[in-house]
Amino acid sequence: MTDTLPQRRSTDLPASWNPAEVESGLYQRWVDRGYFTADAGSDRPPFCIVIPPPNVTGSLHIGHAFEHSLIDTLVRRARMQGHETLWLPGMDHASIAVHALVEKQLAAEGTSRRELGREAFVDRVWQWKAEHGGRILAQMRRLGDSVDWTRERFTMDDGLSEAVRTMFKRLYDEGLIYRAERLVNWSPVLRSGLSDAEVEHREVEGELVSMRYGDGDRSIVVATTRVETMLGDTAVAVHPDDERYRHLIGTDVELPLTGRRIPVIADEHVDPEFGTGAVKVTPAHDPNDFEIGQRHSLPMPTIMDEQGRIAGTGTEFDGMDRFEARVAVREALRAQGRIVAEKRPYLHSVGHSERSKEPIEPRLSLQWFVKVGPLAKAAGDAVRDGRVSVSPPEMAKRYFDWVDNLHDWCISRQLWWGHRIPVWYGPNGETVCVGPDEQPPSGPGWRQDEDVLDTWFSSGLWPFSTMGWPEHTVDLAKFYPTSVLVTGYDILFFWVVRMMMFGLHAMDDQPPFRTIALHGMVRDQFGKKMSKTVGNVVDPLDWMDRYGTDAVRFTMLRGANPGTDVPIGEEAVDGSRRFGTKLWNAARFALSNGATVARPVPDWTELTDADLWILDRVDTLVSEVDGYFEDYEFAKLTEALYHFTWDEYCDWYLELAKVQLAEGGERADATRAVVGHVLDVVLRMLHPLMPFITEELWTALTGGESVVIAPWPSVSGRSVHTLAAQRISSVQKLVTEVRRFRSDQGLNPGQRVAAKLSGVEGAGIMGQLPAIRSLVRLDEPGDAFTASASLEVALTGGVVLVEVDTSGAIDVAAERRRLAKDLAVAEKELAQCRGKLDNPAFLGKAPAEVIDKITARRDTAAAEIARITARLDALPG
RNA sequence: GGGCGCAUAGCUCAGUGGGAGAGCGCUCGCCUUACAAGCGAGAGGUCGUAGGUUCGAAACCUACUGUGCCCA
Repeated sequence: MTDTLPQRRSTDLPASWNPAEVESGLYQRWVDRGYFTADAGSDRPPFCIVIPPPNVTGSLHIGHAFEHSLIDTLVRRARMQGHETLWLPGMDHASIAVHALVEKQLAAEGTSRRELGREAFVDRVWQWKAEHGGRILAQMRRLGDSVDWTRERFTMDDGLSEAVRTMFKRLYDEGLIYRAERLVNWSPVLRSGLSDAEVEHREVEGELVSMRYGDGDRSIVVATTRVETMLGDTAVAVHPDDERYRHLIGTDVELPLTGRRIPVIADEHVDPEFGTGAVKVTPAHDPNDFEIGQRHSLPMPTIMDEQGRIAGTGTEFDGMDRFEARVAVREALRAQGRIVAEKRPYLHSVGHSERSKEPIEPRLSLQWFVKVGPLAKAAGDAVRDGRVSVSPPEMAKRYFDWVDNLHDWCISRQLWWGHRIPVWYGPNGETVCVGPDEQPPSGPGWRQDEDVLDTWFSSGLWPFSTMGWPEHTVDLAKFYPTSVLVTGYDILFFWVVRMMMFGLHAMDDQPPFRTIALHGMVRDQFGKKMSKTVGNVVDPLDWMDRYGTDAVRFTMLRGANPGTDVPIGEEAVDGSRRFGTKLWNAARFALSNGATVARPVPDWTELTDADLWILDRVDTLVSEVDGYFEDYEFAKLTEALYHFTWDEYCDWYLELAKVQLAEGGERADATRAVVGHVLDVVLRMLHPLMPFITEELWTALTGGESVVIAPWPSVSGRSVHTLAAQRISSVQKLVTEVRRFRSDQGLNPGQRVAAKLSGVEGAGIMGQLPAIRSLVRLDEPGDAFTASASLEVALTGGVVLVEVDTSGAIDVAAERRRLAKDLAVAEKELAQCRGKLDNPAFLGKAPAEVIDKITARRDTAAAEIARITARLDALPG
């Protein structure tokens, strides 16, 4: 254990907070002291979050900064609450992304993965990872993530790979993994199948071409957006009840360009209202057509190769790219006079590969699938029966919509980087699935399946594979199920559902987490989606350099309403930095005035109204913040801390405390204890949000080892001192009114003015008179005092009259304006209250306490009107 | 095409039956002994439109308009 940084003492607290100078040192100290390392053998109650594993190719973007700010805040608070806390870090291997990256490098070197061969390619990837992978891990340190680095995991590590093979074998043996020839989403760029989740639908401007098959009265018109697929047509389908085509059903028509004849068939699923009511059927290249083909046992010729080029049709189009062929086929048909209509542009939705962006080409191919039925049912039920809760609760609907309509999951990818499918094929057609402890069959003719598994397969095991599953480890016993999963709603389908299915299945029906807390996406300051093309993407590291990590984290949290998107702009980060500065200065003030936690807060009887008030407010704050934490209301808890610190502690309590400190003696000592206590609580509560500045200030204030391991504040249990609160409220009103008056009269804030105050005793705030005089710079009246102006302030206990000697003329017009404005407000209030109280229906039906409240408001308003009117009448001129 | 949201101050958003709020921006005045990265005082809103429920609607219901997202 090495401490490179000396503990700061209050005397050498710098005049301003310079995040860059201290952040990395503080972080390293935390790591070195083992604060983030979880002990599975401890008796403390567990709290565990597994990181949504960032992609090994990735670096920290604003979305990570956001998500990690939320998670780290939860984790740090749990640690302070005394939980045995584990935030488990790691990365996934991102099969497709890595392929794209490394293959691009290879292309630049004039080679390719196929030229290199499988083994050399995989070696090359590991080499790339060693040199460039995982940049994000260092960036997470800068963000202050309190992850347990001793437990860092990677989905391609041995342990996690064993978990993958174990799960595969288990599902295979149970019949929940199968191999079949199906129409899958095919990416011609990646030359691989994809799952439904990796396809995004986009509106594109294409063309709708109608063409005539057959001739004369035995012809039929069909329409398509993909003309080239006609080369693979094996039927034309019409609705069985469609009178227009009844005579053609059972006959066949000539398929142009191919010399083939194809049948006209009847199928219930054809919509007679759409287009001509007749559809071409290309079973090997369209999902709907595939189903028709299955129902009618149609041939399913594949007419494209894996790169999307026409192949095997025996026509002149073989070898053409699908888009090239689309034009060529259309023109060939036109030359034959078969084009009867064209709509261009024709707006329609086309599936695109989410990763490589090109249009998906549905392709018939032999793939591995997970049969999701029973798994998805269990995943849905775990939420339905409340074993897993969703935050915000409205999002559960989205979860059900997806999980209850899940199709079988295509898990094989025609790629090399990833977990290779543990299935061997024998020379005589044998298929053997090999478990992690078994020897694969050897001998001539045996070969392993070429494909790797979808990255999400291994990510689906993440909450338990990272803890050593399939072994029965102490980590699993202690930390599974994990406490909460914090992730974006956009990843609900990809990842969350998969973890739920696998977790329940592998872990004896124990879900992988108790709560799913979903957050939104970070947007720019105008609420627009960040995108490279728009150019509104921001780099969180840049902001961290310029404003400090705490400011970035605080900004993220401040915007984080559950499940909703978060607009973030630079002004907001600057605002957070200013909050940090405010906190810093408040602490400097406190420390330079001897604030301390060494001395306990004195008994009630020795405290002032101001002390009692702020202590009550702290209690309220603690319970509010705790409540917000329970509901993942980060924005609300952040806002509560911000307002307490700035508007109550700094603006009011510290100003009142100045007078108490000036008094000296016991009063000053008691004040030092209260100032110190409140600051201590605030720093501890802010620590999960702003770990660095709070560490610096808290250690200076308390001399303690680290706020990281300080206890989370709890409510005092004292009963609320309502009288003190009411009196401080009166003080605030009086001070504010005098300030208004001074501002109206053009008196500078610093200018001291002699004043005589009457009625203070009646208002019950005699004890705060010195503070009041200090806050509004009112001196005691001297011998030569002559009141040149006065104002009245109506408080709970009575009206206070403030007479001031401005040693000159007063601005009567300004005074009149102010009174007129106050009068208007009171009159409006009176009218509103009377309107209700004059309504018999209101009196008859509204609850008594509401009626009482309105009545009191009416009386107050009426009294104010009388008072203000009298003052206006008394004004000169 | 199906589903789910959202519409409140100039901007970005809280508020979900009983006195319209915050941050930033804006105006005025201040280097007032922690803080000008600050302090004090202000201006600014028929709460998208139209109906309905209710003693009472920014909030609940219906329709419409605009807008965003998810799914096909």
